[in-house]
Amino acid sequence: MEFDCKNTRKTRQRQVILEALKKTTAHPTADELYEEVREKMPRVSLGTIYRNLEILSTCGEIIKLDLGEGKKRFDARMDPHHHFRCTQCGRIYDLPFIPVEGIMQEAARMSHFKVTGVQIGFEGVCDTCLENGKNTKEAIQ
Amino acid sequence: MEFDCKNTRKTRQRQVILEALKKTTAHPTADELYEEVREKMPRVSLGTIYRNLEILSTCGEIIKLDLGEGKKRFDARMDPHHHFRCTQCGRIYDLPFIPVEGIMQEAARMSHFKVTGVQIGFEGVCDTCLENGKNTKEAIQ
DNA sequence: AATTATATTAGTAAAAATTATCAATAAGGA
DNA sequence: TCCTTATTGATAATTTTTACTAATATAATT
Repeated sequence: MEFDCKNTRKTRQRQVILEALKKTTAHPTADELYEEVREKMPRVSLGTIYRNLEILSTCGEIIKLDLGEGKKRFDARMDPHHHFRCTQCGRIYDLPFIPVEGIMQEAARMSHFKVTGVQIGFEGVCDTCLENGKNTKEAIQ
Repeated sequence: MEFDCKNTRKTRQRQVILEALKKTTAHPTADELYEEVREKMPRVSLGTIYRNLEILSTCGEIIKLDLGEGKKRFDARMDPHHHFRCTQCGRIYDLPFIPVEGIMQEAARMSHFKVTGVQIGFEGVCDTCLENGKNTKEAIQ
């Protein structure tokens, strides 16, 4: 039984969640979105956030990110682009798209597997932290 | 206070865990390694597995992988290479190294960030699943 | 070999992230 | 308005990982 995106309903909760995600470039976690959405809908449930994020990503309206932090992040920006995580402050930045067909073809050629996708996550130190010096460790959540 | 790899002790548990990981190419999770190690050391604790995997990866003896499954995997193969996850059977395969300096430099040039690393994870369908046809869904754990 | 310092362990509890359950509600078509 | 059922809020359960602690084992020193 596959999930059918055509039978989904346009609930107020789902709209508010999607709006909140479209309004930010911070790549929030489910919990961060929960706090954001609660300001408009104080009685919303955390389960509703998780359920809708799952539905929205399954139906191709948002992207579920895993940058190796042990939790998922979400992004409503749908044009091809990459992500950069600053190891100093933890912020996630968008990076312009770099063509990756080359390495996908190379991987397919070497493995004889059918390569359908590649996840690329950059990490390093962002310009803000570079300016502030090495000892900067802002608590971003 | 940084963790000091020079002050670590060569415990039997750590040796058995490292040996077990070196013996496989299956990229096991902490829990899978726990089951494996328990056959030699029935009284070993799951916490000991996690603690040692953390120490070993911090000290550069193994690699901690996050392929977006919601849990970490571990790899004792230390030469540069990539990973491929089959969306059909869930197995993780090693792929030969593909040079990534190019895209790292490109990312740095576009962002003006200091790019120190890039995580690349391929996904698709492995040769075994391609042969067995689309409906194959082996339960690998 | 005995002594000492402390890194490490087993066992357990706790934390964090996510998923499941279910009666009540609400979306959307008839 | 009625009806079907997707969805919700509330809560419990699950999964993965980390923290705590007294007891133990490692490795250096005497």
